[in-house]
Amino acid sequence: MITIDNNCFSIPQICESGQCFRLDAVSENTYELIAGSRYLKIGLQPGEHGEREVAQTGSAGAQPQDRTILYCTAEEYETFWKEYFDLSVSYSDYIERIDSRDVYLQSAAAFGSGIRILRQDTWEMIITFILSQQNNIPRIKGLIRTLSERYGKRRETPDGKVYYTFPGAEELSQATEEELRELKLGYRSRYICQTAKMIAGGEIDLDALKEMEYMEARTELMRLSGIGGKVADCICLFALHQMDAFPVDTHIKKVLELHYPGGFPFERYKGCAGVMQQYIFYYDLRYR
DNA sequence: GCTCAGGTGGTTC
DNA sequence: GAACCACCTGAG
Repeated sequence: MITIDNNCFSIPQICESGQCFRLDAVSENTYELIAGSRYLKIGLQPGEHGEREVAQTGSAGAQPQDRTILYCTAEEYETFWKEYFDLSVSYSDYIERIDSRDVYLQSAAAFGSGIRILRQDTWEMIITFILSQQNNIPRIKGLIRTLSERYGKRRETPDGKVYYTFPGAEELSQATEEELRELKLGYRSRYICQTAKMIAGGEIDLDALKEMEYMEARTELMRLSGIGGKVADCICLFALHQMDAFPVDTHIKKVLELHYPGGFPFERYKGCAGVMQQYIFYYDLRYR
């Protein structure tokens, strides 16, 4: 069991930020996360002065006094979860880089200060974000659950909880387009089929992607079926941890037109534009 | 019935 | 290279 006392770490905010679709609340202060074939139970310990903080800052989710409990061994934490949650990086340093005259971004960052850019599995993000197109978050979650139950492996946690691992490229490449359509993936079925075959066949090397520069990885990802610029950026940010990736979807597009008619200052936020994108996305989704 | 939800790919000019 | 448009599905 690991207790984390961190100002910029909020599981509820990460859950709602739309970068991870296998993180779910199971009760008010308990969450479950499946990453690849791993399972993690997470507990929240609300801070004593939480209420007052809400009133002062107007921000949602985590408060500075909140504690997060990860139900794993110290070894699992050190070798996997610490990096997964990007916990060795100070996000308050990112927030401090925000232009003090940029009231909108300041507010967005204050509102979503507990968000982190997770380091998720590349293959899992490829399939997840192909499914995300023209789709809403609850439905994306449902489709991933269905896919995992159908093609993943059944596992049990030490306390008897059953879950299913995310199916690998080999396993998914065996699925036919018709089978996937039966699971209600719609026109994305063809994309998943073709992409799974390309990756299982070695046409695209996922390990090589990790070594590439941002734009090179982005271009390489766009060779896959069903992956355009937006989805490639999501994979670059949420799997490859390319912090300059800045996925522009319909929400972000609207915000940029409204608050940054002269263009978003990407130069200023070199190395953390993706974090800013997440603050803006979450703020727009939850607050507006 | 119609529109929309975190887009992509193909066609057309 | 920008501007259409089809594409599965389910909820409001």
